[in-house]
Amino acid sequence: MAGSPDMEKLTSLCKRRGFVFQSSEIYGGINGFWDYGPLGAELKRNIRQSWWRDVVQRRENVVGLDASIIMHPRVWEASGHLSGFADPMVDCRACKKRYKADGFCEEQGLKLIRTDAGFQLPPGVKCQACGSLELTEPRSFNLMFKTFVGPVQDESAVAYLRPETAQGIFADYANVLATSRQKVPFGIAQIGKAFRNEINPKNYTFRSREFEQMELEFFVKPGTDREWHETWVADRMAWYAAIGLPADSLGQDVYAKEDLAHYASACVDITYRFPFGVQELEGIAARGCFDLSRHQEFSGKSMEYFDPDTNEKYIPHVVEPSAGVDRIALALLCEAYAEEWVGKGGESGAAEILPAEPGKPAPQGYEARTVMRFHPAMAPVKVAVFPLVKNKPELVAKAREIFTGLQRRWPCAWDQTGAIGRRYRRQDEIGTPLAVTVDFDTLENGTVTVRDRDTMRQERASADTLAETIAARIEAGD
RNA sequence: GCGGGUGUAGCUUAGUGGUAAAGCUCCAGCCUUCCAAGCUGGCUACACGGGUUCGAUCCCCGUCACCCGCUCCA
Repeated sequence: MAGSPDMEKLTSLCKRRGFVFQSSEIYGGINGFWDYGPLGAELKRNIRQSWWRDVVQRRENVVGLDASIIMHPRVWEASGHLSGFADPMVDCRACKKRYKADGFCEEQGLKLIRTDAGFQLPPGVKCQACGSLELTEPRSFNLMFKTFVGPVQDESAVAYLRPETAQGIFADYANVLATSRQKVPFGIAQIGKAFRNEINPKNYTFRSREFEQMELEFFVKPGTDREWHETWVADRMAWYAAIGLPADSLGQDVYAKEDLAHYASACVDITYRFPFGVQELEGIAARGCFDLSRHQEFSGKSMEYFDPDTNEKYIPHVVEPSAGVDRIALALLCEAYAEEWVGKGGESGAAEILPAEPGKPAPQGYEARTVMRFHPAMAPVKVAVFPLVKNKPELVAKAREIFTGLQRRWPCAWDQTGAIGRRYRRQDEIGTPLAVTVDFDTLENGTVTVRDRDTMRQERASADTLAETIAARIEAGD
């Protein structure tokens, strides 16, 4: 397996080929926001589609939901985000350290003073690192984006952009239960945008202020939390393998008991070894009945479930696999990126391929190529179609015919520009797994060449059954 | 939010107090019977806003963005 790519090379390729652009770039950009270009949009679509198939479509006991981004503000009181997101912080002016104000005071045997206007430090607190008394006033960092519903911008109209999709699921839990003929255990899944006013967005698209989540709330009978949690960790790990993230680049970060939220019984982060460090792709938490209980308390509506098998009533417990689409997209981009040295002058498809050594030029007789080795299911473009040369109308016509046929089934690329080798390399750089070339033999015997991105080998296939040939190559295991 | 660095074409870089160069990419044409070939032509840039100056891409100030470190990350 290739080592971690240089992030600068990766971000440059993403820009150059249309995977990722900086948001509002023509105005100088805006910190923490990113756009996905034509190829990035396809990549994300593939991620979502694969997740939805794996988590919803193939399971009888999981159903989908598409809740609104802006919800009643009481939702965020119930969920704890309104208070929990507003931790007051203090900075030391002398040594620039930052602390959470309450814990900081407590550790010095003092108590943070709550006022009408906010918070005040008790006299005598000092910086734990340098001992300075030069501290800023406590400042709240509420990570929720605030907005106003309707034309009047006063306190009664305040609403928030959701900081997670999960609460939409909890808020609609009773509706879904009443309409979907589901019984515990069952799940509700949702994909959508979420917004967090991160203090410090960084690592390219990894920590953004607007991002997309794929969340499942899986409701289970109390007492079965643990086994379901284990099941979901295993299922989710299998999915990451299926979309092309190898086991040796993935990890699990199992939370120690004392690091768990008070209501949670287990939490595992699925991590990926990014070039900038091992970071979380997905968190899978067993959250007990915390969320539904809170919504029952705050809304006054019952969240109890009547179990017809045992004639019991209970508030279901929940296991929550929560994944970030953008983080997965970034992991796929990092994993796919490869630089290679390709032997020159080999007869078609016989070229020797070596992994490039970082920072070194290709040796004599070799030339460099950059290739995105996406899993075929994740590749933004599945097939490219070329006429061998463009100045022979009958080749172009035949290739066009094949292209428009394949387009009905897959995202395809057409390219008749320049030499054939250049066109292959172009497709390599965006990770297109297969390239079909129409040549003079096609006109004679109805066969085309099918060239493989990874091996650069080509074989001849019948144009009549081309779709089946391609399907067998790129949809295996789908 | 703090400290440091950076900002010239789609990308990578050069350069200058008198508005700018190259390679690659991209586009068009010619040519081309399978791996970034060749020829011709073309598009495109000094992050933004002020200031100093006869004149600023270059000097100064501010802003924005990106990178590194700190901090934060329910």
